[in-house]
Amino acid sequence: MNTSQFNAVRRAGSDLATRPPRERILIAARDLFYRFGLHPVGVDAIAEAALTNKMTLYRHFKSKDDLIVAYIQQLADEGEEVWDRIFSENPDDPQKRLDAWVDFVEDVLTNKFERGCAIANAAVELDSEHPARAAIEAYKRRKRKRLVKLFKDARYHDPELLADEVFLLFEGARINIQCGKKGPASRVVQMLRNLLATGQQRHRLENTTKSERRTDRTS
Amino acid sequence: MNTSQFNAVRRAGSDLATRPPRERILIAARDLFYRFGLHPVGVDAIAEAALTNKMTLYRHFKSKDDLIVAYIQQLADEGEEVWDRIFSENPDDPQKRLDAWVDFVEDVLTNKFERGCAIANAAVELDSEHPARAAIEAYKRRKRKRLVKLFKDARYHDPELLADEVFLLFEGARINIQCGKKGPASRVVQMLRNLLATGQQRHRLENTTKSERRTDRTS
DNA sequence: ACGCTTAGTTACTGACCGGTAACATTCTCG
DNA sequence: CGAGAATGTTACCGGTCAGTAACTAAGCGT
Repeated sequence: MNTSQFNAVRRAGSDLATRPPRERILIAARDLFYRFGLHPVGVDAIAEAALTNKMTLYRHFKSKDDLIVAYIQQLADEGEEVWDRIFSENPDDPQKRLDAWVDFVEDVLTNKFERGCAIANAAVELDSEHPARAAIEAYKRRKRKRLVKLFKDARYHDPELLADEVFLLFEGARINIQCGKKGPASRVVQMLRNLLATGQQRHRLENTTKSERRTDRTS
Repeated sequence: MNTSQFNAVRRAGSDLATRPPRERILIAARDLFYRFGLHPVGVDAIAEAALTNKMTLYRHFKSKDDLIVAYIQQLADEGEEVWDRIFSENPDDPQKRLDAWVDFVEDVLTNKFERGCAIANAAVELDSEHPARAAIEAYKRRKRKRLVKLFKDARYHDPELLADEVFLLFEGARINIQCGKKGPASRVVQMLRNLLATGQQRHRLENTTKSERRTDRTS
């Protein structure tokens, strides 16, 4: 991990210098941890990218692991903000909320810096004893609940299953986008809309008479 | 990375000692890299788990990165073997091949040591310049081709899209299984069968009269 | 028994990294 | 201004790790 490549930190509007140190450190950590991973990035590198030094870093975080926990928490909070925005910008219209979420997914997946879900990536690097693990699992559970609510509100059939399906598709796409941009991940949005349409249709069937229902199951 | 925890290496039948060193090293690397990640595992630890020493390791691999490439290649080869087995054990029956693949997925996801796709995990830890990157992308492409062929042979509608969908679901499930076993990943097999049935049905719709259409799948 | 190849042993280097100590500087606010 | 807190600077410790050197021991075909 040489330090010169960190000069190109994507600063939050380049007003980095005016913010308090703890905030600068979290911004730098967010960028470096995501781009290079947890282990390869040293505290010195983060401090430097945060326009400060290691001592100050250790005054705000008692250890690197502690900083990692804060990093995860920061990501989780940002995730929640996205959800809040989706809900608040589309009050009383579940279907529009769903569309907004799919648009968000599209944004994420077409971002050329995308390197997978930062939280999932962190989970790969952290063993099961790490203190950040709790935050990770809590985040995943919250996200799942949000999705389920989305589908339940939109009156889809089996919202839990659909939510999981959509969630896994999204995560699968994110993790795979770094293994060749032209791969399977490139058409996820299309898949999502397919899935949503199918679920919708299934829901509609629910409300019709039984005679119209059939179960065909290959295998 | 302390060394005592490595004594429990899952040996390949415990005949580890009788195999040539290079093979032992790859077996050990496979186990340790997968369980703890690429960065936290040192060459000494691998050598020890392989019942040999660092010098011998460096006679067979010119660097740790070189060993990592071999590790990835080994994983890719094993993946190909699985596909070969699926194809050879179900000659001339595309549908049974698909079922066999879903069974395989189920096996993977219910394995209690599952910690995500080893290759995807490695991709998370390796930057885009790493020599192993080429092997990773090649592997993903081959795997995608295999899946597409599976669906094409089984005469599904839009095999490419379906293959990608199924692939992403699987990968998403693997990456998420380590963030809480009870999460979304637990019902992937069910999702896959859903998806397969839906696709099958869509295909049939293509070739039949409208009156034969059905669209119901209770879960 | 011979020599050649391969494997094991010990010990080392140089770099990096997490974390701390001690001290100097700047900021903030009464 | 002046005092206390927050921040910056330098230097260091101890540990780990990738990689190498030099030498010894073991296998193996002739």
